[in-house]
Amino acid sequence: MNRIHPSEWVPVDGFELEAEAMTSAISDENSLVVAGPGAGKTELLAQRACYLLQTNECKYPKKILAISFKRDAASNLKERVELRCGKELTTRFESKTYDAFAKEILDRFIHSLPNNHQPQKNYDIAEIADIKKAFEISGYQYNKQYGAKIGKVTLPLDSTLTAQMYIDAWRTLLIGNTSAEFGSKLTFEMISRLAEYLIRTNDFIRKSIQMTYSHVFLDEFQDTTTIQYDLVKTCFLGSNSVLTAVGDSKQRIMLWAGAKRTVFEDYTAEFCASRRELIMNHRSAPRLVEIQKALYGSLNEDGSSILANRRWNVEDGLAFLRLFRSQEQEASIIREEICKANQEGIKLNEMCILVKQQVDVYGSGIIDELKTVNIKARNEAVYQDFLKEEIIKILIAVFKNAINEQSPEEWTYLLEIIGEIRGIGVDADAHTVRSFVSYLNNLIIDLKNKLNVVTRDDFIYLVELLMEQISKPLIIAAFPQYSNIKYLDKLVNDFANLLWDEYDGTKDWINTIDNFEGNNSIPIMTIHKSKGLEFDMIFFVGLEDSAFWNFRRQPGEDRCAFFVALSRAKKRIDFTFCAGRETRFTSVQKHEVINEFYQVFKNSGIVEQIDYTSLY
DNA sequence: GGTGCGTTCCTTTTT
DNA sequence: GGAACGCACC
Repeated sequence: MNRIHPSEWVPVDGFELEAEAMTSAISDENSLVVAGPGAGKTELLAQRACYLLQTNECKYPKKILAISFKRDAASNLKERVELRCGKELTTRFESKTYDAFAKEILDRFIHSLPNNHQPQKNYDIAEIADIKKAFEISGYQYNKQYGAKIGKVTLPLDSTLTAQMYIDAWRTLLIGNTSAEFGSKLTFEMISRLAEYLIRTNDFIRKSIQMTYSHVFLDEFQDTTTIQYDLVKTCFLGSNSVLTAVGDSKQRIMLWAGAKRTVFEDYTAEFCASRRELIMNHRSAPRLVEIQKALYGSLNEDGSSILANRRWNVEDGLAFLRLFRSQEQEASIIREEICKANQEGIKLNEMCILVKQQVDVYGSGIIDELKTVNIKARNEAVYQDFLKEEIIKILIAVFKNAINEQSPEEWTYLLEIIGEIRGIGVDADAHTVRSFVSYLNNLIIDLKNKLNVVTRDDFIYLVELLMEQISKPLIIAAFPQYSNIKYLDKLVNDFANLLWDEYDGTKDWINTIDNFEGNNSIPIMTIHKSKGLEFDMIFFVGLEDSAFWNFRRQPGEDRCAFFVALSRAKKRIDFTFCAGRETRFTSVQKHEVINEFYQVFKNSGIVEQIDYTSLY
């Protein structure tokens, strides 16, 4: 293996890291990197992974553990590292979610828990109805607030610290109740608590985790909950493992869901971490960066040093505020603007329609309007994680090969992944390889011959047959996440139905797959879903009081949400206000409560306001 | 059939 | 926050 000496390491793929980013990438101390949108936090982590692996500062066979919140983010980071330093080194880079990390620990060491804290090995993931039932079995009348409090219980269960009611419900969920035919059912919060308890009380497990991971990355650190932080602390505080946390307090939009308000301060104090700030914004055009900077004041930060990337011209960046009378008017202007931008060369999947909440309420009128000009827009929440699933990627690849034989990349991918499933390694003999290739060819030709199905049911059956041909047991063996067979079946069934929906509209398989992957459609999503993403053009629909119904109670968090929306845009952002929007609460919209956003626009001198309310 | 109280909606993640 | 529902009670 060719190792690079630390002093000779340079960022991979010609990336230029600003000074503080470079320092962080090669640091051997705990650190907190605070950086705004577009500063390249993910790239920094990817480069740091390359540095640690290529120089062997992360000494073989030790590993890097990267923890994210969403599977989407975890797999993006892994892909980035693989791209930068290759598959082989990346085997020592484990990127996973907090919940996956905790669940792995619990499942692996479940028998080390004391008997009165030990769930059944085949426990289920608890749903809200299960929590309710657990309280009832334990003899309490359920109240919705109880469910939220159950994750706050610390272990071991102790009646001097925790009310008896919660202890009883915990026990029921944990151990089950035979006479009520109620098995172990754990929430992910409980799983984290149990994992933390295991590590805290068992030196062997704690040491082995610390030995395995010499370096730990914590992504989106501003959103870390108390439970997650406790887990990290119990695992790594006082160890030799080096932690790197990256985050942005201006994008702290998860406090309502339990993010720990003081996590930056607590972490720097407890882990003696040095704090570094990045000042570049590589994403947004200069005039958009100016608007973002105008917001820093109300977010209690100083943005004076923030710089846009030099690839832009200073006059780049467009922002509009459009005022409408009716939703019909709003939809039709948005349709016009989307068509115009598309004709000017901006791809549909480089545009995004953002809402504060309720994608259907704010987006369905626009979807219908766009349909009239054959432009697709879809609720991306349905697809975001779905398309990241291994089994979905495999099925798509099989379909692509069945539709278009001359796609070498898809063929290579399929060879590799099905080869992995069927245990065909690089060292396989010629005969094995030949029969494997012929098996795969037959699979594809067979599918190709059957693609002329005419009903949904036939198509679902076809997909099920395909799953049998690939072999479900082998898929499960290769991807343990599918050992929950119900989960796998649901994914495959959803795949068949969604793909059929798409095909039913076009009757053209090439377009169907392309559309399914979202290559020709505009995603619609909430601000929360958009975090971490970027688009050439953003349409933020509904800059109205009722969309920010909680503003009075959590102004700081809603300002952050507004900032996140604004900072997704690379080239242009359009905000809309519609006086006549029908929501659950009212049909007359105002912007009194969130008027400060309108003031920022006015003061910036950059946002062009267009009033359509007097037009037909 | 009036009143008053409680609850739900509304932003998230996880195999 | 602010509308709307279910409900227990008189």
